[in-house]
Amino acid sequence: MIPTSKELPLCPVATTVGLIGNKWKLLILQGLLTGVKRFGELRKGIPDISQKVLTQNLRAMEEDGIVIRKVFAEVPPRVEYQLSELGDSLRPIISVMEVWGLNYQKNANTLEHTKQVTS
Amino acid sequence: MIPTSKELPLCPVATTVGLIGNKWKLLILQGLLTGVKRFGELRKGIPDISQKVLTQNLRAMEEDGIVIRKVFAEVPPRVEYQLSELGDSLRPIISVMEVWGLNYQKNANTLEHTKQVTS
DNA sequence: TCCATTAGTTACTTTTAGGTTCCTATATGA
DNA sequence: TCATATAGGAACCTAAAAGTAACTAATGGA
Repeated sequence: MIPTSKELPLCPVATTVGLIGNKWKLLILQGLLTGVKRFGELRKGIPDISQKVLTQNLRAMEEDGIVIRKVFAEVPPRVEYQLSELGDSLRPIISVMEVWGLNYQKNANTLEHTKQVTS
Repeated sequence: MIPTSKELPLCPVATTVGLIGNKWKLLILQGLLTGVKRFGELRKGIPDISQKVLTQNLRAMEEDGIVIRKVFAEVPPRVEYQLSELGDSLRPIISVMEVWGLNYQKNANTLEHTKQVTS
């Protein structure tokens, strides 16, 4: 789901999901919550994301007005990404996901259907 | 992303995203927040979801301990779905998405890159 | 007798997402 | 002189997700 949403579903949850209801976008969003990041920094912070997928999703998020892209006329190239005001307004979503995830991890040992992994 | 997560990433957000960072799961979760639902009801409540995809995601969520599935030995078949305690603990996530979505919709007319749609 | 009903399953096809490799520009430092 | 660094783009291919159609079981009602 890379789609830059062009239509708004009636349901508010579906609207939100349409914009960021996708693994990579949520992780990119998280990466940008701490402030301006260069492309490479962002990439390093998101395990296993390929350059192509990162670029694609960043472009879609830019189109959706969530992310601001700044290109500097330097060599080697320098491109900085940051959240727009709209993007930053998504912070509570990541925040609540983080809280939930922490709690889940804490109890995960009592759940038989998961296993801890150290990567 | 149907995968029933078998491993826990170190990052709490990634953990959460791994479980429900997917369009359909988020919408199914929303559908179940109001209580027990039969398969058909759930299907009706989620526009454009196909039977197959609904089944697949419900099964994955069941495996992840988010959803409880109850089969009644009746004809025609009757199957009820409900959130487990774990599933219900995800409520704040949908809740915050709903709030965000409502606000986004309210301001959407001032955003040039979206358009309202009535389906 | 035959149709409708429900919650699927299966097989098959199409669509979408993602992976991989190769290519580029040019200032800097070795 | 030559490798390095950065942020991609293009082409190609595979994998995963989703769509579609057909089929099922057993009962109740027309």
